[in-house]
Amino acid sequence: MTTYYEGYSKVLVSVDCIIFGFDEGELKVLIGKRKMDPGRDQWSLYGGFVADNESIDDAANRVLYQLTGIRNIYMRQVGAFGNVDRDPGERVISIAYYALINVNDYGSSLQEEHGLQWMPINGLPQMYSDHNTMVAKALKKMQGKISHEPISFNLLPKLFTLTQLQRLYEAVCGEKVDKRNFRKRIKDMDFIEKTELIDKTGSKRGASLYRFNKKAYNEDPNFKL
Amino acid sequence: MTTYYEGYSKVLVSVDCIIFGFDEGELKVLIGKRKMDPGRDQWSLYGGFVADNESIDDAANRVLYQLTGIRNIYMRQVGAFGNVDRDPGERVISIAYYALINVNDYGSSLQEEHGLQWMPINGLPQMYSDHNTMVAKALKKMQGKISHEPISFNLLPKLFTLTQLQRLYEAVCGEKVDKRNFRKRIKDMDFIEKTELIDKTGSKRGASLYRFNKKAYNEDPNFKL
DNA sequence: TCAAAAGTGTTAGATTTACACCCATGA
DNA sequence: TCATGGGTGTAAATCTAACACTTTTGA
Repeated sequence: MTTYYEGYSKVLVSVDCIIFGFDEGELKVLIGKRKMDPGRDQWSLYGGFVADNESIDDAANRVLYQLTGIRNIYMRQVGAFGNVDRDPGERVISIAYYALINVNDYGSSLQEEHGLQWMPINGLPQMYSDHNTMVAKALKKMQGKISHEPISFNLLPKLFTLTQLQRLYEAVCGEKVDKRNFRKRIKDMDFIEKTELIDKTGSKRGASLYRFNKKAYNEDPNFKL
Repeated sequence: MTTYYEGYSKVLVSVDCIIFGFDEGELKVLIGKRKMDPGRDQWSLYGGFVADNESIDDAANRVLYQLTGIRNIYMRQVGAFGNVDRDPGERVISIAYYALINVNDYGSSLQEEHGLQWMPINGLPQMYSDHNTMVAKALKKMQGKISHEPISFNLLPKLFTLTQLQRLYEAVCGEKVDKRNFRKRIKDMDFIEKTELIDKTGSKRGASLYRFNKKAYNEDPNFKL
């Protein structure tokens, strides 16, 4: 095997995952205390090094699977972070990904096994390295997307009420929206289907449960990319 | 010196620059024929490996300076590209950046020295590795930005006519816009200042030259980030 | 004198925002 | 019976989009 790029130095590359969840009306991030030196016991995102035989997307998916036991998680790249001294141990260039999961899909056993906690995005502790910056950028990216693409559904159960959907939207964007206007907008989206089912847990009267129809979305001419 | 992360493999990291210019009413990209193996003589973006002592942003700036002789170029990260086999030589993870320059600021001597050419974005040849994908993503990012932030000015001379500005906007977004509506929008932006100067090169009658006032922009409450 | 680009307002339609009350139910 | 969240419509304001003619001047 020929070596083409001799003389150039190689560097450790990692992925760090910002895992968003929606719980108790708040947008939360899954973080834990770092279990290795340097920075042991500091709050940190969950991450891992990119192996020889995997793409960076694969690495992010692997890390997410290790952590959650879930495959096919909605996941997008945030960007690369490459300051020379960003990691106090050794030089590491890290590529951040954000992922959206439904907190109910995520077993507490895995959570405990990894010593992870859901922390409200407003009220994150100071974290290891540049992880706070990563979260901030991830949130911005996600905010930019949520109004254009139906990604909310990844954070909710398959069936959800309009109030839940609204609370989620408010939590992500950080601002209240008008109930009637919000529901009007949703009604125009044919891929959000009302079911016959009623959720009685959130109110005495009960609220209709809705569902996201992916097929209808993909066929909706108003929402082609 | 302690080594913290033993056992993890390191990888070559490069930056690749998508250099946008606006010329003859078209959005163009600066590309050249690759001068090393593998892929010698294939069309390619200009790039370079990230050195030990420089951040990835520094690396991108260095590459841009080598190439153009210009410092403080407007530059934004596009993202990391990390498929295992993306580079036929060896594994290389690459971070793409796009940059906006005014073609007149860019001396033809440097262009010739590096054997580079401005190529219209519609009509790029097949390029080395995943460089076409990089360009496509860069364009998308830039399109998303141009309506929200005044980045056009980086592609134009200090003084420009409204027609030039409109042509640029059209070239970036890939669609025609109405002249009167466009000028109305511009008039509402107080940081785009009309000067007393007239450009006579573009028309017999002459067109007023405008200028971007960065200070006014930063102080404009409607455009604070 | 004419070709070529500069410059300029109005109107209809669409979209967005603001806003308040009745309903159904379990406790 | 009352407290709680679910559900609904309208009108004003704003924004967007469509549209055509006059001006200036160098060739």
